[in-house]
Amino acid sequence: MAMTRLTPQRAAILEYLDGNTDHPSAEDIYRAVRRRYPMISLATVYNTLDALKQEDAVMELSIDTARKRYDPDTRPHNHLICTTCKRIVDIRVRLPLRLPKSEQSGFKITGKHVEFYGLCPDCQDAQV
Amino acid sequence: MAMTRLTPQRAAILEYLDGNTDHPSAEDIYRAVRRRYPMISLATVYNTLDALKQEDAVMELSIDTARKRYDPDTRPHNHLICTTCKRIVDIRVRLPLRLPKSEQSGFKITGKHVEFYGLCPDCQDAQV
DNA sequence: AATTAGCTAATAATCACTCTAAATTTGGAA
DNA sequence: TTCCAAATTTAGAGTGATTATTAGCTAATT
Repeated sequence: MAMTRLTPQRAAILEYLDGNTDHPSAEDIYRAVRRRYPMISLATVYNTLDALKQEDAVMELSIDTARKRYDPDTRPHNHLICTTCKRIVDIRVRLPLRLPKSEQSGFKITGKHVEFYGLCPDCQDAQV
Repeated sequence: MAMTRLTPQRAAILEYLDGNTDHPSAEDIYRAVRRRYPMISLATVYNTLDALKQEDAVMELSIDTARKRYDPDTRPHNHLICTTCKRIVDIRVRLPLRLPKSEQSGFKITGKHVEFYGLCPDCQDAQV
């Protein structure tokens, strides 16, 4: 499904995603967009996310096993994840990394992603 | 649930996992173990995986958005993933990597994981 | 105006995973 | 040994995220 029409629903979703660094789930997006556009359906959120994925305007993250998370920043970058609250934070520095040919198992490499795990400041405090 | 008893079901699951580098899903494990132990239930597979996770005898991977994958090798190591067939291969070399303090966003870092994406040999062939 | 293709909304369906409760098995105490 | 309580297994119900379906709507096209 190519994104041939920019409907008001899609515009609302795009506006919410633009510059968003929260890595929201589909449900998060649905709840946020519904505030401005109360009649929108969750199915439309999923449809729009599919369309955006196809044109590489959004990236699906497999970080959180409970639900997919979405990132409007599709440039290669890495993430820092709180193992308690599942907050995802962007890492802005480049992490130079090469996989030696001998370790590529015959794969044609197309990308990479580094995940750092830890406790975010809020969850460190709550831990006391 | 600590793994206090080694039941035949658990022994069969452990035997299947031992040395396994396929990164199977719960369903994969269920199907495999059922061949030798036909009356086993899928719930037992999930229960056993929980117990094994607790004692760090197995690691849950969030690589595949469709289903959790399990790795009996709990030593820190990284993975190579086929974006087509979702095959997961171990990377055996160390990839030295440090996140500068300035990029840690106040997190207390506890771990990291590198994922390389690509096309496995089979899927490269199939692509023609 | 009629046609058609794309889109939305509601809702049903699916699928992985978790929970529940009854039955069974186990290991240790008597 | 026999008995008991705790651990475990099982089947099946339940849950929650995601996908599929379908009728109706909208906008551009003929």
